[in-house]
Amino acid sequence: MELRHLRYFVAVAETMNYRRAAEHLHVSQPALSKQIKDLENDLGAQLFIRNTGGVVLTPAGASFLEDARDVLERVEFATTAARATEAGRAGRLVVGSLGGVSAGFLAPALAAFSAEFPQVEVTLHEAPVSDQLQALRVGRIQIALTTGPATALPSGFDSAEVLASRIAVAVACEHRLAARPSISLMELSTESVVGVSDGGRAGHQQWMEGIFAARGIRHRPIKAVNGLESLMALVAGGHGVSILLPYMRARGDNTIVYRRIKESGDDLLVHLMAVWRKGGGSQLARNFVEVLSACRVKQGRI
Amino acid sequence: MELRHLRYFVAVAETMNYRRAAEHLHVSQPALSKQIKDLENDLGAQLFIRNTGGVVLTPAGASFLEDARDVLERVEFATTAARATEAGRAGRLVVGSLGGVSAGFLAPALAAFSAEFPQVEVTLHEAPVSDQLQALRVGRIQIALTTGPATALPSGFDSAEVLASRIAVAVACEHRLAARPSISLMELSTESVVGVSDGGRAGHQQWMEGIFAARGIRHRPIKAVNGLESLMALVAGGHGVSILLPYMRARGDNTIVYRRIKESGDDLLVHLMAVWRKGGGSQLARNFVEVLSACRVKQGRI
DNA sequence: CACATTGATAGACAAAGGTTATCAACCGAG
DNA sequence: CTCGGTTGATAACCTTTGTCTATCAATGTG
Repeated sequence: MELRHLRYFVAVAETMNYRRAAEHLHVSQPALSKQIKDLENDLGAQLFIRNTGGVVLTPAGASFLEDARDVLERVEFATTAARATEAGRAGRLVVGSLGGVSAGFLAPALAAFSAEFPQVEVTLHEAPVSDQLQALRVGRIQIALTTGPATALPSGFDSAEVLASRIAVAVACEHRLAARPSISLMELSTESVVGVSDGGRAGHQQWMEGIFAARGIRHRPIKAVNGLESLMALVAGGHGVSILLPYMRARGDNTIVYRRIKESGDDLLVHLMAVWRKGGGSQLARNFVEVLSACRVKQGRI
Repeated sequence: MELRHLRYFVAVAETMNYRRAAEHLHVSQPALSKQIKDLENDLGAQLFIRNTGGVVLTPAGASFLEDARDVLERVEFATTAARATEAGRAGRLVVGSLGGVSAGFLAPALAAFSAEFPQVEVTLHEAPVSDQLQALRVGRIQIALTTGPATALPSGFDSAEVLASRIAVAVACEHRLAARPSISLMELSTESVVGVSDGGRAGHQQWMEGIFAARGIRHRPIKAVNGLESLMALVAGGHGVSILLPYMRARGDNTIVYRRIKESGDDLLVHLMAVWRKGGGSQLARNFVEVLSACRVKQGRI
């Protein structure tokens, strides 16, 4: 049995007339006759009772008609679903991300992506860079978001820069420093500085320490909080300042402003890279990177 | 796209290897290659990523695999369903019956039929004989159960005798007449006789009147009740006797016994006929008549 | 490096679907 | 009742296409 048999059968059942059905199908009536007969032989059941003046369905034919319609409909559905998946408009995408760094930028980007591709189910998987590359290799994630220059990537991966941004000083809008267009890192030596730490050695807190250390700036001990949310709350309340990508927003928004850092240096420029397995990029993954790059433009810069 | 493409695709997806899949399908590997390629072209989506050492599914392929399996399963299901319907093991059967006459006999017969053909949905449609024949003609019912000799049927119908039984006198088991092996109709002239009447002119009550009248027997007025249930209750309670097919049982059972009628005559012999449209007999209908006939034997006679 | 394995390709062949021409059966109008 | 006009079935021919064998390039393995 082939789908052709089902298509022909449904056409005959719909017109109750071989000749008209053959016309609709753009085949000759004998061809149709033969196919229906073959179908009946294959099933071992008569589907139509032939009278001059047309045909009527047997009970077996009526039963088979329902199912045949259903099958054809499902084939149609399967086709469009496969095409949608091919085009990256449907499917599942697991994105590995670095918790703190990407969070502020990713939230609106994900929203934009979901709006454009509602049939895609995106899952976020936060993990350190090394774990992400391993996850990429075995196919547990399709896209990894990491920081740092592309040159540092092992071979076998392709990448695209999703975001390149100078980091900035985050202060409450009522803060004394908020009145200044730009701020020197030196000036933070007397400020209360807050950083995120998960207890590890490579978190936000440690990264800020490194920035100060590279310039020989002595500073007050950096207060550590356990999450970005807490940090934003502290900064928004004027209880401290921090150094962040200027995309991070507090919940209530508008209470935090970013100010340019007067110093320069590669370590003040953050590259957010989308990474995927070389040659293993699905259209879905490409669409995702596309949307991320578009968001970079829309969100603007400091 | 044909079912062949789906079958081949599923086979490849299951083995992840063209050669082994081709083996399972009993076709050559190039034939399989071509069909898969045709499928991919038809879908406009790549289904496999070919590596030496085997193939892996693309996301589109994974999506399509689920649906393809589903489609093939449904085709399988549709086939068995059509075959079951053809064989009369599944489907819908509407049986027209004469309320009073067939009720007692039909209940156990229906139970037997449902037990043997659980996938068949039987509907009972009670109506007078003339309505039943009309319903048969237009296909509203597939089988009609009527009384009387087959000769009285209009042409265009076939029939089979499902039951031929002498009617009998129904009395309560404690009734004086219950002690007798057979009873003359004459003896009922002094009894309280009960009959079913729906107000029409062709009911059970009128039929009994006719039996008495044909033999010139004067009798006390026949008490009319509006249903078989009521009649059985009255008889079981010893408040009267009646003339019935000896298949009728009261709810509680055992309290009513049937006694042979001493007189003879064609009007004491009831024929229950199954009637169907000539040539329009489905296997389902034949099975139904078959079961009914078998029940006749099992239920025995007076 | 030789060898075995993978899937893809080319050409030949046969099965099978499609076409045209024609048939018997039936219905309805004249 | 006969005569078109309809129904679906059949036969013979043609064309498409699914399949086969033989072979290839690419890749992994001893």
